[in-house]
Amino acid sequence: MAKKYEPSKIEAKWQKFWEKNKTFAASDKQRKPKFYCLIEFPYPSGEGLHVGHPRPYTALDILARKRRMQGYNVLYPIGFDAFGLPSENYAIKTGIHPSVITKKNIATFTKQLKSLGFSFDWDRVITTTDPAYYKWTQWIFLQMFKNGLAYKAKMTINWCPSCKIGLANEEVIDGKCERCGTSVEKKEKEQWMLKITKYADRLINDLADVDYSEKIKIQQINWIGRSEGINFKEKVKDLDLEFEVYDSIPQTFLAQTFTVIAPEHPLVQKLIAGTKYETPVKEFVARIKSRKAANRFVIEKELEGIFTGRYVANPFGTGDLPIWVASYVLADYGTGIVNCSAHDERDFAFAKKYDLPLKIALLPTDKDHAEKVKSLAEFYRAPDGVIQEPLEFKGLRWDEAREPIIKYIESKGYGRRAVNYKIRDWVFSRQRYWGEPIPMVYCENCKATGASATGWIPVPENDLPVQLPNVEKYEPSDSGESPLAAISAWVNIKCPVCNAKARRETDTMPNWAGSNWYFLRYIDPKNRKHLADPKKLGYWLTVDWYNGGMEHTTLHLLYSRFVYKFLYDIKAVPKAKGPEPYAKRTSHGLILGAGGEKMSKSRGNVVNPDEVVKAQGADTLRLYEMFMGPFEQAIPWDAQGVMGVRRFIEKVWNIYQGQVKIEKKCSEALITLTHQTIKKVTDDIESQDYNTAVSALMILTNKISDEKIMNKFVAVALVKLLAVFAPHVGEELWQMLGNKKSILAAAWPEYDEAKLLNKNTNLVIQVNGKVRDMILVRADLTEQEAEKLAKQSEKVLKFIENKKIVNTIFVPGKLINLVI
RNA sequence: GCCCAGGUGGUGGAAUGGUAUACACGAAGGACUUAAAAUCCUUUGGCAGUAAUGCCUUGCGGGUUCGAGUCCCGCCCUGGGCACCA
Repeated sequence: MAKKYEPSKIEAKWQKFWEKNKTFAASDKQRKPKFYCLIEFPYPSGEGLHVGHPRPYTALDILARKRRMQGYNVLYPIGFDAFGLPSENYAIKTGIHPSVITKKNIATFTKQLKSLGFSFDWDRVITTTDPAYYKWTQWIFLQMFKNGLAYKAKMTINWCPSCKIGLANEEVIDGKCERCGTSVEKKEKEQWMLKITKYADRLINDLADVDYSEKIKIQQINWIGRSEGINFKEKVKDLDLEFEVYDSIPQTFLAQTFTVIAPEHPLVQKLIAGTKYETPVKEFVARIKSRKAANRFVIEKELEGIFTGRYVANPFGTGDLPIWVASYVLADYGTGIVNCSAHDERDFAFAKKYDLPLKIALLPTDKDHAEKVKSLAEFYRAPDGVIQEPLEFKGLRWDEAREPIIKYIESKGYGRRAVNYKIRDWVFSRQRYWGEPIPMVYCENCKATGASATGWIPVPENDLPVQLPNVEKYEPSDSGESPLAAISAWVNIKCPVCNAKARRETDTMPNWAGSNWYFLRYIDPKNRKHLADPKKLGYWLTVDWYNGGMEHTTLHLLYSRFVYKFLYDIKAVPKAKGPEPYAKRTSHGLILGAGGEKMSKSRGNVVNPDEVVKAQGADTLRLYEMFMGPFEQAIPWDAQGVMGVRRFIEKVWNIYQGQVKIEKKCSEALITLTHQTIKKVTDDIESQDYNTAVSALMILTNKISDEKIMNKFVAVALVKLLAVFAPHVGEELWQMLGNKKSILAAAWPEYDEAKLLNKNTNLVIQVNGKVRDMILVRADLTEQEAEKLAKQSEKVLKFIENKKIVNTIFVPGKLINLVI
């Protein structure tokens, strides 16, 4: 009897079934091959799930379900990255403890995620704010400290005056706070730092061994910014001072005519001490610093400098170089001091502005152009320019001259090879309440006795976790101290080493801390002795497929690779698994509002997934999000498009309600199309072409519907293929076909290579590459037969009459082209 | 400025160098209905033509090829990332 398609009924039914039967539980003891697929766990915000969330979750859910049907033991876990500012800000407003809010939000998220039928293993849920979890986040920090990778340093940080929080470089977008959009200021603060720079080379080199999309690799490589060059040794004339200057393009070194130093550089004071330059230079430095602090500094417009009165003593036998303080020099890249030449655009402009000497060591081949460059009328640097000096290398191209000149510089003793990186050590302190406490204690006595050089003592591992105490007020202070600093009973403790009075670190960790390693905890979420059991790690690692947002490429993804490499080095994860956590990384595109703009509350264009589920069902939402467009691309939401997908599901549903008969025999064309569809869907899921996979299912469905008769093979194949995209309706139809177990226990459909081709095909007849006719022929037609048929076509005849055929191109089963 | 994607109907988009516009949305017409919704059928890149049919069409300009949305060269535009890194 024909039943109506009622998504709310069947979806509730199957969600209950899966929960009761633990259909998605991953087993740690299995002979099956394992497959670990991972999505970025959500931050449980008060707004609840957004339609953007299900896009990647559905994509990997499809993969997870397919792998189960292919016989894998699949781990597809979910958790919550629950530390973070929104909960804390809400607490400030309402006085409700962040843990209370977090609990409530997680309940909402859980309900919503379950309503979408994702095949997550709900027995392995983790939450980063759980002390049993952050115990291990703190443990990792302690290991970093013990291995010299965590250190406290006073440094200029990016300070958001609104959030009252220090930000990592990665969290500053266009000089503004990533979260609230307030202009970021510079502030001097003592901060815990992690030495990610020590891993810079490995983070680049090991990319060769992982399957990440090229754009992710390139973005990480550019972010790390490895640069090779020369450190030149320099002496200051008339002063007992030496320093080095870094140059990544040393082949024009003989064009260097002056030296610039960053205003913040400590050496500046020594250069000017006691000279008539002291006062004006100090004033200059103060001015530039204050403008930089306010973040009102536009480099192109403000090339400013002042002479220090000092010179570099004749570095290359061609004379002394005046030393200037210049606004455009970075203090924290290279050595903070740079030799300048006419072949750097900024140096050129700076020299013009202050009338400094310039010299040419590279010329273009074009004569007129060369004259222009010689006369210093124009800046010049190009790989095909010709070296003029040193004379030994005159005539070499600029790019070819690099290595020989570097060797020359080394042999002369002017300098030595050096490497620099754009990436900086990672600022790991936040002056906030709702984060993992940094498990460190400061002890004056230990510093005085020399028991600790810095006075910083790690909390003993047995005392972990250092739990967040309850607070009355969550507001951070303007002084930049965390709200924790106000709780003296928590702050003031006895030193774990000497028992003297000591105080706890009151900074907390950034919200990246908990997400660095969460994928390890899923493997063994309740372990109390280790961050995860080594045997289980050995079974489940490496993560086979990790999908996430492009916006995390230089944040979470890079951080977690770094942390994993560290854990690998200290043998906290199995050596046999290698130094990379994720074998494959892909990324999804954003879902935009209907107009193509970002979805946001203020624009009022946010689509609530609950409403879509209520009106059309979870299967429709899932299928629509896969069908809407290429997975990696940002796509606007289209409510009409959702309806189209719903119509498709109903069409399939009706087919199985007796609208199409299942008989022993059906048309050969339908069998062929079914094989083609199995192949297409099988392949497209692997290449993440979900939109074309869905369209292939629609084509097959349309065909079945037209034919009115299908056989068991076709009926089973369509349900199985559909079931990974739309699991509820998939299970329901599977049951209607007489099956008792979940469709995930059934095998993924196989196609027969021999049955992919149609017996008959449309042969395209071209004349000079233009389509003139099309005839239905046997697919195995020979060239001779095809040519004969082509020449008989009336439509073709018109074009070849009285012409000589000089060539024939034949593509079997597809096309014949007559060239006249 | 540098690096990475991309530019195809009214819209989202599809196309191993081989029928451009699959699939879906929207629109128009029709059937059913007292009516509407839902559903079903037909049409739907442009121009000319009653039609058969012909010509044109994948941002622009060249090139390679029997044949180019696809490959090469030079531009233009859009999106994303980086940006005082010497």
